[in-house]
Formats: sequence, C-alpha cells, structure tokens
Amino acid sequence: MIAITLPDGSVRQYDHPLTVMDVAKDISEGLARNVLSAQFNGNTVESATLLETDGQLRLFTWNDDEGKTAFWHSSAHVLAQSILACYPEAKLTIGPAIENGFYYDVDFGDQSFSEKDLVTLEKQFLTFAREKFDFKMRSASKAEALDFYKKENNPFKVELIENLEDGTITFCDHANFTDLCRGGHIPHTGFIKAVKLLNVAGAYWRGDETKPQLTRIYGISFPKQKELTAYLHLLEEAKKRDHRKLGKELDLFTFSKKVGQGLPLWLPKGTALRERLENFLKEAQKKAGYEQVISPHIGNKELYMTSGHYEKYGADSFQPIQTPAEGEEFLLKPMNCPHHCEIYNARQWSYKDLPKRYAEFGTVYRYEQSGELHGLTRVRGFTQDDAHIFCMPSQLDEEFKKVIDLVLYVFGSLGFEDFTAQVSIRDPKKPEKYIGSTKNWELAEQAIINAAKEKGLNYVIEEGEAAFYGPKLDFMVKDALGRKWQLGTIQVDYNLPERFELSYKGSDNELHRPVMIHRAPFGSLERFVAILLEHTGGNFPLWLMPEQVILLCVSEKYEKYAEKVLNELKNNEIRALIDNRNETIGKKIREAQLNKYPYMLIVGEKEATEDTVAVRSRTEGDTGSLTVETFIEKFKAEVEKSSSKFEV
RNA sequence: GCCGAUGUAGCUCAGCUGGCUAGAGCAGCUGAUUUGUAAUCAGCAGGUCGUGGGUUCGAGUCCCUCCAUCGGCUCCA
Repeated sequence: MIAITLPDGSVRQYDHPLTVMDVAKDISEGLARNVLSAQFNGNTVESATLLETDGQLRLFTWNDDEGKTAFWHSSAHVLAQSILACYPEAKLTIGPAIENGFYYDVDFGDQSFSEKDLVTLEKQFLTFAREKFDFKMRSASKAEALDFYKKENNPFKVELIENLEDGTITFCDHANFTDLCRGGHIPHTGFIKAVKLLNVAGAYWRGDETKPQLTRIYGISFPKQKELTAYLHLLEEAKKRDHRKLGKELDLFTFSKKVGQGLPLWLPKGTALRERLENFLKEAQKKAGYEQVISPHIGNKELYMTSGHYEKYGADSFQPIQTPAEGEEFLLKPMNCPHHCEIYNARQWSYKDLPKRYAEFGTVYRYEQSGELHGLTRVRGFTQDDAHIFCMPSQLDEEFKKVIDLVLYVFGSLGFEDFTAQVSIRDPKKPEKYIGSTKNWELAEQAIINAAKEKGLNYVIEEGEAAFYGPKLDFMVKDALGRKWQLGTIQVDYNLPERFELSYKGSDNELHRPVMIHRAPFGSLERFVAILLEHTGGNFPLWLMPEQVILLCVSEKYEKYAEKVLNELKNNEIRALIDNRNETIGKKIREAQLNKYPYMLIVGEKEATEDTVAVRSRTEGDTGSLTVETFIEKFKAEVEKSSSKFEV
C-alpha cells in the first residue's frame, strides 16, 4: 500500500505504484487534463514519474507559478528542437524558463540570425508542438553525457556536464530531440497551443563579458491562443505608456545628441512637474525634521578617496577634471553622501543634537555604458531625492519608522498602492564580508525588521543581499500594468561615518560614532517620473498635473470672459490656460483630450451671460454647467482628496 | 563596451529589385470661416534622406567608418 497526501491534507491509498498522472486522473478527469507539473516530497517530478512510496504530492496547473515554469521550460525544449531542425549547425547552450516566458541561448557560429528568422522558427515550433510528443526523462552517466556532446561538437554542454556530478545527470527526450535537463516538464508538447518568439538579443555565455557571445531567442507560450492574444495586447499597452513616447508627446523632456547621450533636458512642463514633486517632498521632509542642504556638482578627488568610492568606482566613472594651473583633480559628483558627511563634520555635535537629517535634491553623474542607457530610467546625470540621517545607534529604530512613514506617504499620494518591501541582511555564513561590529549589525537588522513589521509592510527578508556597509530596505511597486519597479530605498551605513571619522559627544563625555541612514523615496527624480508616467499613462494625479484646467472658447468673441475666469482660477491657485485659437470647439476639445488636461472648461455665449463654465472632464466627458465659484470649490476638494496630508 | 535592428520634413510614416525636380498625414505659416463637446476649408512653406568615405554613368536605395536610437547582455542543464 502507498499513501499519497494531497495539499489539502486528504490521503489517497493505492495498492500498487502508479504515475503522477494516474493520481491526477483518480482525483478528477478535469484536473488530469490541466495538470502541467508536480512535486513529490518537495522534488520536481514528471507526470509520468512512478510513485512507489508514501509521500506528499502537489499538482500544478497553469494557475500556479510552478505550472507556468514547467510550461515555459518545456517550451524552451521545443524551441531548441525547432532551432536544430532549421539550423542543424547551431550549438545549443542553455534555455531556462523566465518570469514571462523562456529563452534559449544558441551559438549560430558564422551564421547570422535576425528577427526576420523568427517567423520560420515559430512555424516550425507549432508544427512540433501539435505532434504531442511526450517528454521522457532518462539518466545517463557522466561519460555517456560527455561522449554525446563531444560527438555533437558542443563545447558549451560539455562545460556544463563537466561541472555536474556523475549519477545526477539526466536527459530529456521528446520526438528525436535530446537535451541535457534536470526535469520539470509538462506531459507532452500538445499543451502548447500558442507561441510567440518575441525578440533576438546578444547574451554572453554565462553572462561573462569575456566569454563568447551567443544569440538569445526570447519567446512566450500559452495553453490557449486567447491568452497569447491578451499578452500581446498587454505589450501593446505597455508600448503606448512608454515614458519615452509620453515624455515627447506631453513635452516633458528631451535628449540632444549635442548635449550628450543619457543627459536628459527637462522642458518647461516637465520641469514644472518635477518641481512639484520636489516641493511636495520638501514640505513633507520639513515636517519630518529634515534640513535642506546644497553641495556642489564636483568634488576633490581626495573626497572620494576618503569615502572609498574612488577605489571602487573610479575606473568606471567619468574621469577626473583638472584645474589648469595647479593640476588639482576633481570628480563629477557620483553621490551626495561624502559631501553630506563633510557638512556634518563642519562642527562638533552633542548627542542632544542628534539625529541630524540633511536632505538635498542632489544631481549626480555616473558613467553608464552606452548600451545600458534607457530613456529616463538609466541616464548619466540624474537628481536624487537624497537625504542622510546621522543618529545614535539607539535611534535607528525610531528613525527607520519615520522614514517608512515618509515613503508610504509618498507612495500613497502618487497612486502606488501595490507594493512590497525587501529587507536585505547579512549572509550569516560570511561575517567577514561586512564592516561594522556584529552588535551594531544586529541592532540595525532588528531595527529594520521591527519597523517593517510595525508599519504593517508586506516584506520578505533576503539573507546575503545587504551591502558590505549595512543592511537595507527596498520598496518594490507594481504599476497599473502589473510590472514591478524598484523604488525607494533605505540603507544603514557604518562605513562612511568611520571613513570620515564622524563623531558626537555622548552623555558619558566620550566621543562616539554616529550611524548614517541613506534614503531616497523616489530614488531619482528622472526614474521616478518615468515610472509615474508608465504607471499613470500620463494621467497624473490632479495635484501634480503641470496644467490642470484648459479654458476653451467657443469662438474668439468670448476671450474676454475666458480671461476673467482664468484670473479667478489663478487667484485660487489652479493652474490653467486658455485656448482661444481660431479653431472649432470640436478640434480644441480633441486636442485638449489628447494632451490629457484633466478639466476642460468651455465658455461661449451662454456661459458669458450666466457667469458659468461648461465642465468637461477628461475621463467623464461633458458634465454640465457650473458657476465658476462652484467649479472652483469642487476642484479644490478634489485636489485635496488626491493628495493626502502628511502627519508627523 | 558587445550582439542584433533602426535612422527619410517639427512628429508619424511611404519610397519595390539603385534611374526623371524625394512623397503623404498631422503640426507650422497665410487667408477665408466665428464656430457648442474628439479633426472647417483653401493656399503656402518645410528635407545637404543621421555623419564621413567608397562602389557606380547614376545612391535615400549597395559596401565600409563613425554617431544616435531601439531590443538584449549571470532570472545558470
């Protein structure tokens, strides 16, 4: 007798060994049709695996991440099969399932492979998939495996196998295709009803720049055509929301070849938006006890030698600039912290003065490889909403909570509701990797975890992810399309206070070392605006809109009245403008709509005589007429609602 | 930096296998129209076809250089 325990705790008894699929069928035919992969006693198994002992069985369908992984992993096999069918000379390397789909890295040798060739591959893929080939695992000895790939003249697979232990090596066969594989497949290829090979890219063997570059083919597959269509639609939506496209359409920012790549130029509307964000944060920070400081855009090389940044990043940075006469060397500021340390050092401090919280919208310059630049999210010059808190170790707990409050307030005011946090702590096995005393680390890690817990954050703890100088807390937000972005970060630092010999006089009349917290709720203004653009599709919260209201004159005759209304709006701190061009009202509405003005106020004969405005909201269309006064009241109430107030 | 792709008017794009003064829509300018909830009409102007070189009787179109942009570059059998 064997007993199979299911995740709900129920146990099924069988008097003979049977396959995973048999158990699924025994549970229900429907489940058997949908089961993609399984785990038995925590190990990944195939649907054809024979169960011979008691154990825990988990069955996965498309609704489970494990099911999707098996689906895409299996798809990678079919892709590899298709590649070999079309390009017999190609050498396969690895092809894993990824978060959205799968890829396969291939060495095409002297042959070139471009996006145009994907169509052929895709057709071949579907032909194979429809054959419903079973995936069959088998073991092989190391010698056999090496022999197989040496005959195939595939040095990549040989390298992989050489790193594997004899006895653990398995292959997966389907049709006449064989691949080195550790397992985890769907029952047969027929489950794959739809596939899209998305793009081709270069990727280094094992991600190492010094190793040969391979061709990576990305794809995604689904059990239903409809799901593929929906996914492609999502990609289209993402394209429409691309911040680079919106930034251009909404006149927010631009780039110039002459200024240099990766150096954004902020246009007036973008600048207004950015300033609004800065002021918003400045105000909240002021309430939270921060003090604004300003530091220059360059700093003496000595400064970065002291901070250690020169040693670590010097070679990969913009190279020093020199003074003409003295030959002194200055670096473009790559981060603000060293400057802030020197600001702290400008005088002596008592424990009674701490914490000191220095904030600066500090523009920094970092050399990024040309191929890594991307719109506003990866640039060479950007402004951090930086601040450094210098405090006593005993104050960490309190300070951390305060920073979290601030970050949550920022997210809330900007419409990011879905986010998680990651606490990065030491790798307990490698204490030598970190600087600072064990006692302080424990204190800091505990402070972060406590704060996260107390603030009700949805967080995960990652061991070994901490920086060498301190533990940290990162926030990940999910945008309107379900994409994840890393935003705000809070880091504890024991290193810089040491290097800059920061101190304060304690109640014991001794000098002590303060702890430093780096934090940036936005990360950088550039990146944040990019994410906000993609999240909102350019429809920013009302309070943030560079222009909130546009007055549309039915004809030029009503310009005077429009100006009167404009004045009243401005007196009430509503950002508005007039469109009094000699165009039809239909056209003006269309353009205002495309430019995403939240409110259009149409003024003509009727409004001018009655002292009203015809209100058209971008989202709701024509909402009827209101007196100017009522509109202003309603508008203000809405702005109020869209920006929660920060409570200390 | 590397692999691949792209680069035509301010914007979005057409221009097949090289062949007359390089096209369109939108935007711009001028004029007519004075307009009621997503594009009024007409005319005009606008491009050394990313850059530099080459092949050719002839290049936006083919080849090379450089520049910029886009998709990627440790989610490891």
